[in-house]
Amino acid sequence: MTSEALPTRYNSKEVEARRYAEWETKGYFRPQSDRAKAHTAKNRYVIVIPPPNVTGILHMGHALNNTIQDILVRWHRMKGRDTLWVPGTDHAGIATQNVVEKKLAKQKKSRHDIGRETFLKEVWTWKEEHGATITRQLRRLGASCDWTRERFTMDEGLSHAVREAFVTLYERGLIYQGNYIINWCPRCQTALSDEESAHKEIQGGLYHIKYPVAGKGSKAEKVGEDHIVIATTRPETMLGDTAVAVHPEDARYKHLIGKKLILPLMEREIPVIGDEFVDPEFGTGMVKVTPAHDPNDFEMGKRHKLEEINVMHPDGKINANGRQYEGLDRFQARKKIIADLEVAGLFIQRDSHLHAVGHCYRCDTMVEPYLSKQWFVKMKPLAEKALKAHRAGKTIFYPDRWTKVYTNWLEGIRDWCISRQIWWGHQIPVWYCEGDGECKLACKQPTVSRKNPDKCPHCGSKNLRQDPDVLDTWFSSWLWPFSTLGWPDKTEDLKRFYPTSDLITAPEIIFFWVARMIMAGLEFMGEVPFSRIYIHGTVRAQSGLKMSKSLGNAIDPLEVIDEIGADALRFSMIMLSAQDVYLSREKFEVGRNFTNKIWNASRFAFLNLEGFTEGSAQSPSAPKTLSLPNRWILSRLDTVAAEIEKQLAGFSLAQAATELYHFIWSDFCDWFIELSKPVFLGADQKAKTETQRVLFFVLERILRLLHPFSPFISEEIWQQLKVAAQDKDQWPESLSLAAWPVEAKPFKDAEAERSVGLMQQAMTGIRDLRSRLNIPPSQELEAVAASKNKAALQIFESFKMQMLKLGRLKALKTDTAFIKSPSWI
RNA sequence: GGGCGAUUAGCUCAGCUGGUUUAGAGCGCCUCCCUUACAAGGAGGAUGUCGGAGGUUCGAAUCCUUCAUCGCCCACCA
Repeated sequence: MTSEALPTRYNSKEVEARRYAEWETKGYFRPQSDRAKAHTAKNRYVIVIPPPNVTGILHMGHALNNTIQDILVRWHRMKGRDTLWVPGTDHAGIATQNVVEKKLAKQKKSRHDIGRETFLKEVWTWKEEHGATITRQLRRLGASCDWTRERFTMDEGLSHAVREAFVTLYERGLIYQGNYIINWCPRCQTALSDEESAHKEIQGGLYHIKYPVAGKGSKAEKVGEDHIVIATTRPETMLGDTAVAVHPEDARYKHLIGKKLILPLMEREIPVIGDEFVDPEFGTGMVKVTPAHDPNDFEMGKRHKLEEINVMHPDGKINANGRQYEGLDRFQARKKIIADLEVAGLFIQRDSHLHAVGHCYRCDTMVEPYLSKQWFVKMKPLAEKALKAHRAGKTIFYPDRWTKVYTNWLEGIRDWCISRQIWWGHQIPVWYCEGDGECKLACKQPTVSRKNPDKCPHCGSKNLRQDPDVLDTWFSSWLWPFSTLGWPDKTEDLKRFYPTSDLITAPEIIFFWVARMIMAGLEFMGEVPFSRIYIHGTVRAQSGLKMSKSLGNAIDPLEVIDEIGADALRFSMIMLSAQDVYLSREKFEVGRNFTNKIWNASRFAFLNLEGFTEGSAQSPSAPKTLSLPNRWILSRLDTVAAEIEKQLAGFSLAQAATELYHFIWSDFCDWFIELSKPVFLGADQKAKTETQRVLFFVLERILRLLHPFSPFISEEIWQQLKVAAQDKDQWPESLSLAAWPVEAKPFKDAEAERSVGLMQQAMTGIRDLRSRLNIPPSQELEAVAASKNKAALQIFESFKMQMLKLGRLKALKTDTAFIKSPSWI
């Protein structure tokens, strides 16, 4: 082999595209049991990818998440396990619909202009054209997914699974429809689950408003009250007030219970009610009750049988129930109402008030609590199974502190609103009979079916209307660990790969996704979908804010890959990933420099391996007979390999990467390669051959250890090394298929480690003195010896004595050049 | 209002279940160096009462208590 072919800088671009295509086309990422049918692997390792949105483009969060998964997957694959990483994408209901709607808006069209069917066609077209962006980018990262098993949450099989899940839950009495207050996004015009409504602290106002007391001769009047005062943060909802509540024990107000008030502006009579919910300490101790626009008021309304008056259109504008305010946007209405109250002398004051208000997690619009008919999943029974599984030790979080976050949520779980008033998604498999045959009563019961019914099962009418709503996106992703494997069909894959092994994800989707997957797994498969959940850090910009395109603080991983390569990006990320990752461009220098270091260490190896034909992936026989540096590096290699193995097993990837980094940079490059130079320059052919053999072997092992972290460069160098191997016939086709190098009996050479440690100390001491005495390095040892510097000589003498003790120095020499010569080695 | 995390060199961070760490790395800084790989490199150096205060222990950056500052998550007090 020759070194001339290798430039001094690693060209990631050229290497990466070529290597990935080869891995994929040769099927290395398919499970071992697929590649060699006869061979049934005993152990499995299965991960399902957290499916990125089809609309997504790779961001640093993806880069971190998928690098971690890829490291684990590649590591287990090298360990010989039947390894599968299932990739795919999520149809991302609202997000995708928004993208296509925006596109339509450019043509001055809305989805309503073109109708549901045409709109859906548009979305599918968009998906065909752009949906592969993110998966292409995952390939550039090096993600070793089995692309032959790629799934999409709207593809046929998964739609089948969604139907099955919905109908099964319905049959089990766990799905119901009802009129409830839900989180409504007036911009997206759809219901949102509690998790999709993100609370934000808002500096709002607390408005104090007088409500006149009705009727003459009332008790209230006798004590001199002609009005009461309520406090509210949302005055516009007063249009729908149907009561005012006080605490039943509140001495100030309890005499008012049962009296009537006049709702200002609307001029309606409303009662004063007593309800324990009211906190006498807050505001004035009197609360306006608006059952149609506040979840608490809704509950109170139920308790007191109050009327529910909806005063808003779905877009947040006041409807006819708001009479003179009809047509005004909710915030305009607020202003107008306050102004009108002021004129009427009923407005007292506005206090500044900090409170948390829900915002749509897609478009950040302020969420409106809104009364509407929606579908829900009863979560308590599902959560109980998950909690039971947790108590049985079946779900383990890494790091452990997430366990409590998870169980707390399960313990306080609320029903899940699963219907969405959008078009893109799984349409709810419920049909209503619109026939007017003889079974009108029975037909009120909707038909819930796995297959599209062609007629009403009760009256036979063909006039059926499917529920127009679609399901929450997460209703398909919570089935992901088994729907991707073929469920509800009893497929071979499902049998082979469920339950999966680990789940790797970010903290922000523990509720959205992780908890729900566990519940679904238990409910539909009777088994947790994975046993270990690794929650990694969040990627943030240097400022501490979340990295996002809209904030303009995002670093595009693709740009980084173009510049320095996927390996460098991956390695940098992983080294930083011990906790939340705060990124800036400079942080990628570690990986870039490291990649280049490996490249050049290999150049050195190839240069000195020229003409050497005895290279082998087999460890040298009788290692104890080798020279000290050779013994030392072999010993270090096994120690480090075992350490990395241990760290990977416990998800300490940053630790593992750091370990490897230091082994390669300090031990291998700074010391081993440096110590080998005098050997290669010397005349001792035997010593030269021995060191060549060790250099070859150690480099080969390093590449294997490196492969999960930096797959491209390791494969590239390894393939070149393979050409020179005497036993190349026994080498696998690709490093992807090579065995993970942890020896059953690690080579541990305490003597070599000790003496090289001493030598390192001594040399460092000598160099330090040389530096202080301003002696040129070419004469450092001679000069130190000649300088008669007491300290220098002391270090030097102690080093020689140690060497003598170890029997490694043949004789004491008066000159100091021996360190540079191979004689001591 | 609850919960969690962070606080270590000028900057960004490691330091996993208390003792080979006399506290480490990368970047930055200073000195010297193109030596059979690598200047995106090598050799050496300076800089830290490990947020404050208590406590447990033979021994604490590491465990406990408390305070301070920052950050995150959860939460229907209008």
